[in-house]
Formats: sequence, structure tokens, C-alpha cells
Amino acid sequence: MTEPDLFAEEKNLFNDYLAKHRLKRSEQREAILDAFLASEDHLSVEDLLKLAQKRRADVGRTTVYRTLKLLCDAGLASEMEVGGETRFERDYNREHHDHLICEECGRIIEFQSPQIERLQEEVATRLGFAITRHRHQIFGLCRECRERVRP
Amino acid sequence: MTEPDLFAEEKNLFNDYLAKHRLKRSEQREAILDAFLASEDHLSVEDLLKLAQKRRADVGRTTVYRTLKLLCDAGLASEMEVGGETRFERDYNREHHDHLICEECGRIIEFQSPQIERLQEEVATRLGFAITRHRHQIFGLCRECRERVRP
DNA sequence: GTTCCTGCAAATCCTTTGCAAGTTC
DNA sequence: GAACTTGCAAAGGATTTGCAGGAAC
Repeated sequence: MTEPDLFAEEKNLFNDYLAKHRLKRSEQREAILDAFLASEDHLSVEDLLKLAQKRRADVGRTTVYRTLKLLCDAGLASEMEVGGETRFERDYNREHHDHLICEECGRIIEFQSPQIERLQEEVATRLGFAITRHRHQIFGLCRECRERVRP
Repeated sequence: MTEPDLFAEEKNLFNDYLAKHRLKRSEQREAILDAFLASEDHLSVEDLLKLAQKRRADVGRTTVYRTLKLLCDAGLASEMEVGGETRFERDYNREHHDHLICEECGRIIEFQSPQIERLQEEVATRLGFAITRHRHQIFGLCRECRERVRP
């Protein structure tokens, strides 16, 4: 279950973060980070809890919540909210993107559109608004679900 | 506190909705609808509860929740989620729009951009995705807050 | 009179916090 | 050994649900 150090960079970043804030390393934090990095998904706390527990059975939900907060702070994770619950995705060395969300299967597809980003800026400027972040989610049916429903 | 029938159309629509679903009219529902229609804001349940109670002191929170569900269903209201709580705005005879949200004062500004809408469609089409709805929220500082912070 | 509404209190869901025991440095 | 972590259980906020009494049709 231990990855060859594909994620050495991220792990170092986290250790640096801990050191800088006089926080301590722990087996639980390591298990959670490993599980998080190994997944390509947009994970809920519950998802990540289960994944981390495969690595170390005694990881608790509270620690997952707390560790995710650290990961976000350290720039390794970012959170998004979908259907009333928070999900987390990797955010280190990743470009900004937004999401298409399938209402049938729950799949989350990422997209990028520099043009939309630019138009957003224009809208904001016109209204005297200074953007700090945004959230753009498109809901609907993904290709697979469309074909399944109406083949 | 009773409006001249500025909102006769909406009220009729709601009464028709109730009739069609064999539901009953009530003073509470009327007070909630009146309060809702008279406001131009993006109201939280708590906001609307207070406004409705000015019209009829015995309106309860539960009834506000339940009535808002009916209003959404009837096409009179639409909901949006901001900072973990749901807010409601009027949705009858209103054009689609998205929101700029000031992180300083909480103000919500509406915007429309047919160009962004079109680009969204293009993105979705390219990925085989059929859009049913979307949510586009831009966070930052509104003009007033910018000037106040750094005049 | 039947069916629907109402408010309350209890329950639910996701998340945070207090705390005593265990770890890390 | 001082400072930080942990998991549990309790608390928190927003929303929903069960229910007995009250209103509408």
C-alpha cells in the first residue's frame, strides 16, 4: 500500500508545513495524506476516512476533518461543496478548473475555459467588483448516463 | 402592510398551484408569500421568518421551510446556497442570472452574461454533457467595500 | 367530517469542539 | 516532560420529520 515516492514532493511540502507551524507528524496524518494523494477523485470526508482506514485502521473521522484543514492550508488540497457536503481534491501543481457534475451518477468532470475566466473578469470590472475566487458548477447528465437513459 | 395588488399575478399563480395539488390556503402561507414578494433580497429562512412574523406573529420556522418548498415548486422562488445556508430569491418572470457575492458585507449582486452561457454550452457539448442547470458564483469585494478598505 | 396545516420537539446530517489519554519531539 | 494529537462523545447549526391539536374545505 505504500507508494514508491511518486508523491515525495507533496509529502515534503506537508512536512515543511508542519515544521513551520511547530506541528507534529503522526501516523494518522501520514495515512490520510497518502490515501488522499493516491486518489484522483473528489473525495468526501467519508470517502477519505474509509481510504485512510485501509492503511491504518485506527484513523478517526475527526482527524480526517482536522488533517484536511491542514492540507488545504498547506496548499495541497482544495475544497468544493457539492449537494450539501464538502469534497476535497488535490490542488498542488494543478491548474485552476471548474466542474461539471452528473446528477445521475455523481461523477465530477473538470473543465477549463480561459474565455469564461476572462469574461468573468470583465463582468466583475464593469460592476466595480474585485474577484478573489469563484465557483462555477454545471449540473446535468454525463455522456454515459445520457446513453444509458436514452440509448 | 398589505400591498396594493402589485403581486396579484404571483398570488394567483400560488393559489392555482395550491388548488391543482389539492392543498389549502392558510393565513401563514399568505403572510410568508407576501413577505417574500415584497422583498428584493436574497433571503435566508431566518430573514423570511422575521419578515413574515411582522405580518403575522404566529408564523413558525417550520412553516417557512415548508412554504418555501412550495414556492420553488410553483416557480415563484428559486434557491441558491451561500456559505452553508440556503437563500431564496424571486423567480417569477425573472431572467436567468448568476451572482457576485461580497465577502466583506455579504451583498449579493446579480449579473448576466449570454457569452458565458454560450461558452458553457460549448464546453458541455464538447464533453458530451447535457446541462440541466448551473451555478456560477463570483466571490470578492464589492465596490463600496473596496473603497472603504483602501480609499 | 375528512383532509390538510401548524408549531413544537425530537431527529437528522455534516461539522466542530471539549477533554482525558496517548504521542512526538 | 512540555506541547501537540488523537478519538470519543457532546455540542453546533441548518434542515427535516413525527405528532397531536387546529383550520380549511
